[in-house]
Amino acid sequence: MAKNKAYGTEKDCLRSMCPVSSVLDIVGDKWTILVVRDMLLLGKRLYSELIDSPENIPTNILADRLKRLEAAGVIEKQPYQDKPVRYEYRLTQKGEDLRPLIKELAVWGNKYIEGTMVPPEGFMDKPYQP
Amino acid sequence: MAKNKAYGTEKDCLRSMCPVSSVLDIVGDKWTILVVRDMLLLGKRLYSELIDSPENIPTNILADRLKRLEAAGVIEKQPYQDKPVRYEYRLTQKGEDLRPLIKELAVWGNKYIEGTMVPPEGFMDKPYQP
DNA sequence: ATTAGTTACTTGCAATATGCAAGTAACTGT
DNA sequence: ACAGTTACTTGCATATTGCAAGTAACTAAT
Repeated sequence: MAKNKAYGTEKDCLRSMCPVSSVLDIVGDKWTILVVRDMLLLGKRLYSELIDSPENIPTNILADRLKRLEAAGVIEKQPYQDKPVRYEYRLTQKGEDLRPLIKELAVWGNKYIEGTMVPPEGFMDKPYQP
Repeated sequence: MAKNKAYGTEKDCLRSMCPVSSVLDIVGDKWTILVVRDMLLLGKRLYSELIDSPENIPTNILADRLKRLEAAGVIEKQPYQDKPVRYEYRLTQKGEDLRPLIKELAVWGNKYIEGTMVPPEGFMDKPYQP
């Protein structure tokens, strides 16, 4: 992992002006969408909640993806306590708008990948309710 | 690149039974969806056509992704001539069904990534017509 | 007051994947 | 015979990932 890498300050440039490839330049890896999934569908906001997924995201990857998502404007980080200062992460509207994409992923997965869990009716559509 | 790697024969296993993560286990990288995009939206079928994208996919990556997509049942490879034997790649129904996902990628990209090209009305919805 | 946790990360380093250039097999055309 | 083309494969440098261990800043127990 690069030491203290700052995202957005340099040329993290797009490969082309195709909207499809441009989105993949932001969320096109095996972990980023899973972080958004947990925030969107399960209402997770804390590092401790996000680290706790069935896919076992490594701690350094989670920290890195939170930084990238913040730099991309998909999430926002805000302190929710002092001593020690701790942050929570929330989806922006930009992040919320990834919902239809995540829903289509789930639809295709349920149709073509045997054994995948089918979410309850309406689960993908509404904001998380505890 | 691994020498002559055979996909599907070993444990290329899923990280969890979540449909979202399972789909990402198949198409969750920066290149795979772009190959499907070109087949779906531009009707490309030949290696020579697929290598010719604005994102400049490396030749070894294209060859690798075609193998993976075939192993995953998203595309099919068939010979279309002898001497020399040459193959064309076609989307299966499983591949065709990635269309809504690719459409959502484009919608989000056009909404949030400045300067991305907006496809003509209906372009994402119909099979390719020359 | 020291010691033992806990949380939210960061760092080091080995393993894996990517990207570029060059090589190759099997042709075609001159 | 020789150059050119196509569809890849191979080698190797670089970048990304994944695991384990380390750390700062606390809290709670002895």
